[in-house]
Parts: sequence; C-alpha cells; structure tokens
Amino acid sequence: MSERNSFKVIRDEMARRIAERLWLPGALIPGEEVLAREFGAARATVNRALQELARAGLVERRRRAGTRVALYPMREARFVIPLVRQEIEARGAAYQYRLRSCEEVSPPELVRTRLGLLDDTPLLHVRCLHLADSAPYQYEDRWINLDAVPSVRDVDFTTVSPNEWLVENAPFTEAEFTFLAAAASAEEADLLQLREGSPVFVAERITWLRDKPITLVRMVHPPAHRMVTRL
Amino acid sequence: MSERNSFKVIRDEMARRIAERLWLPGALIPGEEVLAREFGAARATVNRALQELARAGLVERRRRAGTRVALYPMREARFVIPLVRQEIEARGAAYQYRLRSCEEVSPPELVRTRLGLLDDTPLLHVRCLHLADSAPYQYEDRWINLDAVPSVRDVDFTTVSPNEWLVENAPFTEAEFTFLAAAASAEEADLLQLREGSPVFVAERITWLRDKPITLVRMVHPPAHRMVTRL
DNA sequence: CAAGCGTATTTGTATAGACATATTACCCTC
DNA sequence: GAGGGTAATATGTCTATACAAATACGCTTG
Repeated sequence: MSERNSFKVIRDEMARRIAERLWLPGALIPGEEVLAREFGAARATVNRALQELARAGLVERRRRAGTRVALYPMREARFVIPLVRQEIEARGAAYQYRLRSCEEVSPPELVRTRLGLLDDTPLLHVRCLHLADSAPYQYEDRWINLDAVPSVRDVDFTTVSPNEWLVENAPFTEAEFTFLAAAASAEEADLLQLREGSPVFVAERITWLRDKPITLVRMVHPPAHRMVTRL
Repeated sequence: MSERNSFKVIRDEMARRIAERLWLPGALIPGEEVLAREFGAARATVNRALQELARAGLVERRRRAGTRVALYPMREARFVIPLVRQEIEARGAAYQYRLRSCEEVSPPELVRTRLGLLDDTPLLHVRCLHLADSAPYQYEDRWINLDAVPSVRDVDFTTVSPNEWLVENAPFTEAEFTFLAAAASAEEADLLQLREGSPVFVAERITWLRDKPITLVRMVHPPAHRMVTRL
C-alpha cells in the first residue's frame, strides 16, 4: 500500500461505494481506524479522504457519532467568478469595453440598504458595457463606496473597466452573489440591443473588506447567456 | 504555539496579508518551511492552510516554483443543490406537489443530444409543479433514461416527486448545472401563473452515473426567484 | 549560442503517535 | 421514570519525519 495518491484512491473508492449503494443513504460507515486498516493506510489519510467527501456533501460527520452517508446527497457545485474580459476571451471572442457614465451621487434607498450604509454619503456610480466580438455581452451597473476605496476617485474608467480596476485594487474578504431573471429595463434593452421587457440574466455581487462594504454591482446579460458549471 | 485550530488561524492570517496587500498580487510568498517557522507550526499545518487558500483561488502553487498570490483572485463560490421541498420548507412555507404528466416517449432531438444518446429509445418524460404556500414555486420538466434506471417505470409519481425519488434511488457521479434566463412558454406561463413571455429563471441539470446519462431536468422559476450564495 | 541533462528546491502526500473536543451512552441518584 | 453527571468513543488537529513528484535553473556539451 502507501501509494502516492492513496487519499484520492480511498476517496474515490468510498464515493463509489456510496454511488453503488453498498453504503446506503443514512447508514453509518466504518470508523476511520477500521477503514485505515482496511485500506492499509494511516488514519490521517482516511481522514483526509473523508473530509473531502464531507465537504462535497456525500457524508455527514459528527464526533462520537461517526460518519454516515448523507440522506440527501446535496452535493456542492462550485463556480468561479472570472473577469468579464477573461470570460469573453476564453470563448475566443474579441473583448471591447465602453464606459457609459461615471459620477458621484447619493445612492437610492435600495442600494443604500443593500450595502448597509446608514447615511446618504455619495457613492461612485459607474455604468459600462462589455462586448464580445462587438456584440453586447454584459451591462455593468456599479456602485462603489468612496469611503472604502478613496483612490477610485482618480481612476479614468474610460480605458480600464471598474471590474478590472477593483479586482486589482480593492481586495475583499466577504462576498455575496445573487442570480436572477428579470425583464430588461428600457435602458438595459437599449444597451444590450434587446426589446424592453426581454428576459435578462442578472448576476449581482456585493463585496466587503471585513465589515466595510466595497461595491455593489449588477451585471446584466442577454437571454442567450448561460452560466454552466460541472461537478 | 500548537493551538488546536492553528491551521485556520494561519489560513486567515495569510488571507489577511493578501487582502491588505502586504503580499501583493503576483508576488511570491515565503516557502512552507519558512512560514512554519514564522508561525511556530509544523510544515504540514502550513501546507493545509495554503491548500485551502489555493482551493479558494487566493494563491497559486507550483512545485519548485513556490506559492504566489493569484493575479486575479478568482475566488470560487459554492452553492448547494437542495431538494425543492427542503428549499421551500426552509423558507417556512408549506410544500405542495402536483404531477402534470408522466409518459414514455421518444425524446426530441435536443434532449437526445444533450444526454448524448445515439438512438431514439423512449425516455420517461415527467412534468410536475412544486408549490410554496400554494403559490407556484418551480415547474419541473424531466427526462429520465429508462435504460439507466429501469425501476423508475414502476414508480407512482403522483405522490412522490421525481426529484425526491431520483435523489434517493438514482445515484450519480457527474453533474452539469446550467443557469439562464428565458421567456416563459405558454405552458410554463400557465402553470406558474405568469404572462407568456415573462422572464423566468431556469436551472438545468444533467446527471451521469459514470458515463451513463441518468436524467436531464429543467427547473423553471418565476422571476421573483433569487439564487443567493455567500463566500 | 542552443539544446539537453542533471540536480536542487518546493510542494504533495503518507505515517505514527499524541492530544483536543464534541457528543453519545450509560450509570447513578432521586 | 426523569434528570444529571461522567466516561467512552469517533472525529479534529498537530507534530516530526520521510519520501515522491514536478520543475526551474545551471551546467555541460555540441
């Protein structure tokens, strides 16, 4: 035993047993010591394999109670949030960027509450368009907390998109993603070359640095857009 | 030293250094040995912390080349795919289920290619509705590969939803998720009590057991639906 | 100068042993 | 039988050590 990837081998073998119903949903599986002996590995190795299965939602583990196969294997799916530019270039399309507006204004009530801001201090409101092969790909409507990122005042967003600038200059520790379908507003329809009321795919993201809100962005995609992820 | 959660402490401290730009994007960070000495921990502990950061996309690691701060911290977000019923009950709403149709038919070309089926063997086509507090919550349109799950023929889907039955009886090893916005078809609009053409949030899922396709499901939500995940 | 090869370095993983921690199961008391 | 305290047990984590694997870098050679 003691192969080099044994924890992966063990993990996959246990996943197989769960998939094949050798270990039934809800059933208690052997303890780490026993499995270690069975697989001829150290307990730490089995532990690592089991922790990965737990993270994936295949098993549930509790001290003293042991490890049991999840009743409903609510496996997790992961998706990465790339830069729009990279997303577009990865499809082999040419990336273009167009700034639409950039101004300091007091945010509407809705934006303020979502960012958890108490007063109506002006925020930087940036709206821009990302194109793939000259076709509208994403409309970005962003509010930036000047208090958290004061240096953003001096940035020229006609050449660099707020997306890229912020990724490089405004680190965050927390983020919340929301995905929804909506009807295109008149403005969105105009920019994305759709009819008003067309369904659009909207991704919203709020980021914080510790407790301080950084930015709220609404990214609107034409209905052809697909967000795909594999498990 | 040697606290019990030291790998978490170390991970968070390193995440802080990246967030605060003490370690700049693209920069090489110290090797595991050095960090281990600095934090007064074993290398294995630092390794575990770094592996988590790598998984989260904060750093990139390569043997011999060392660990560097990711240029674009494309952090991953995770979301879990629960049972519709659990999703609804978690909101404190009452769950109801209604079967609409269930028949063996040859699938349309589109379904066949998405499932990677070569011939036009009949599949089980099930359509049903999930309600939250008597309001339409999700319309489920599903194709099931009878070849992969023959026992599904004998299931009475008037009482149990295909979602739940399959989760318990048709294990899978691979899955692909797709999210998109679409305009409600006449049928969808009718079932979800919307106007035809209203934007709907669509989640599609294909699952495989090893290479064998199990099921393709299209889950349609009214526009108020939000998929939220935190990082 | 280019190409190819060897080697040092860094991360990846395994192991055994130890202790920490959470939580169940059991026993004891009332 | 109910309640509460305690011991048993499975998992969580750390340490030190060892070897494996990938690969950047320098050296040799043509």
